[in-house]
Amino acid sequence: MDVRDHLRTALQEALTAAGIDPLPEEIALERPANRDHGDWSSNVALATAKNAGRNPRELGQQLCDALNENPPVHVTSVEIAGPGFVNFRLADTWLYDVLGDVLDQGVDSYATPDLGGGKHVNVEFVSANPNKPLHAGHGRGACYGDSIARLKERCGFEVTRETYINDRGVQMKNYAASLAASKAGQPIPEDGYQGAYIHEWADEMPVGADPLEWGLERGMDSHRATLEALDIHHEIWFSERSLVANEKINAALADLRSHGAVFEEDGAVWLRTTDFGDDKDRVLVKSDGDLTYLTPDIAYHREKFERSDLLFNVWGADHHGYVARMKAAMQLLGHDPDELEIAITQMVDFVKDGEPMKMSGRSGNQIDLDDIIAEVGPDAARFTYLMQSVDSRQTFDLDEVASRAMDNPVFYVQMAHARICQILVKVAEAGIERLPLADVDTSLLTHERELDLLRSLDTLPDTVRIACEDNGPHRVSAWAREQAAALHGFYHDCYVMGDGVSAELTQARLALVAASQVGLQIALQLLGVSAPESM
RNA sequence: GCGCCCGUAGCUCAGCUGGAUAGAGCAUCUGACUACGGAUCAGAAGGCCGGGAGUUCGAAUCUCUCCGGGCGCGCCA
Repeated sequence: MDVRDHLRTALQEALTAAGIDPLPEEIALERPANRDHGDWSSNVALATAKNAGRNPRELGQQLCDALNENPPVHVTSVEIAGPGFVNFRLADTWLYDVLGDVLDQGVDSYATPDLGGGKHVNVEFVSANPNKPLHAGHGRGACYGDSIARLKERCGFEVTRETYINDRGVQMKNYAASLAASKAGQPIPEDGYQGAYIHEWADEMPVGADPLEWGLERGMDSHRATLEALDIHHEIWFSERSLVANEKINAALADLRSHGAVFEEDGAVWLRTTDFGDDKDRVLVKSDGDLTYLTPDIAYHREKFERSDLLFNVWGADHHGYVARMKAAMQLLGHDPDELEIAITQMVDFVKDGEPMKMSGRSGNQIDLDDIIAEVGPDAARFTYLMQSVDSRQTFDLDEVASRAMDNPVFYVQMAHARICQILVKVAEAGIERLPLADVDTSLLTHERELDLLRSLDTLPDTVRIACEDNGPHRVSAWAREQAAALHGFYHDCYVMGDGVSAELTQARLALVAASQVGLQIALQLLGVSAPESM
């Protein structure tokens, strides 16, 4: 049982004894930033005093007295502090419980808060045009979307990873015409695509192939290979054309009409998205009879809802203006707005040799994601993309990220894992076998380095929960860095075996190291970064 | 003009539902190696949290306003 449950129960009893009624719905407990304030702290006296017409400091004192009278398990003392905080000091035994939890539950079960309850969520990300290679900015959305999917899987959701292919419309025609022109040795059309890749791909194209069909496959293959390098796999590559072929667009239009959300004006067909907060209504069918981009996309989202409880989209910053209309469209179809979540990833600036990176020659006007991966490697690329919140613009410095030194966070974290593996190897070579935890005297773990590792491990379940609720995988990378720092410190000061280390202490430290390995593996798995055994 | 995101240490960034003396990494300076990989560890220094006002016992966090930056604002995709 989580130590917090014990503390909460005890606080509830103390509140009741102090005459507080009704009891607060939630009793907040936190680990104070300042260790002088104890191991755990609650602001419950501050939060309830006002409604109860009490002085917070007095109420807090009353709670402390009651709790000291009959202290919860692990608790050595309870103190009132500041304006009315109730601070708990705990014996280190509470951390030994954490060690037991980590090792009992292991990589598959530790830090798996059930937030999804088995609900099915469709995570759509990347969704790039297949007419050119993925660019470096796509990398952020790709790594972010995949990590969101991993977080949701860990937190009890059924997840489908999906990407949408814009395989119809003007851009595809221009792309096909560009391939055909290059193949024929003619200049690329004015509104065609200029990058070197067009010529490379045209060279590969068999004579007589349909440039549109062949080019579509070629573009998708390119995307697939790039994503594969990052260990990202979409279960579904959804074709926009298939919506037309399967009458899905007409069905969506009919559905919208039946909800009274469609009207005609100036020869065009409009959707009344202003009913749900959009700043203007949107055209579905242009006066020339063509569909806008929005219409198949609505049909697509409607289709996704037929096979999912929840939708999660990852879009680039340049599409944020599109959010309101899509959410409005889904509400016009009768969906709850919370069922469609749209995350916007801000832009990334790439720096190399201290200079803003130039557009690559290969694709003309973009930096290719392939080049970034080739430059820094997939692990460093993923970790870096996920190191900060997608809400703010990112500066991706290739020199820092490519460095194989400890000033590079990804190597710092991976090195921590590799060190653990090396310790386990050395210990095994020495003929020492790790005993079951029941046979280990965990109370030998008293060094601050050891306790820090356990304190950090204790925060992993909350970190995973918050990362999932908040759609912030960067919280996991921050945790991984913290755990790695604790591990390196431990490694420096605490030897698992050798002179002056008793057999019993070796066993206790082995358990600790194994638990740390579990934590790091969980974090790295969520980030999609490998956990190497050596470096 | 309107909308979304951002503004925190020299640099890159954290900071869950408002909590106590605002954190980390890099860079800088100073220390620590006869043992599991020193590819490490420890210490120092570095801040009107963009400005102002408000709400609150308490604001980096919430509200308003101003300033600065990015991205959008089409019967393009």
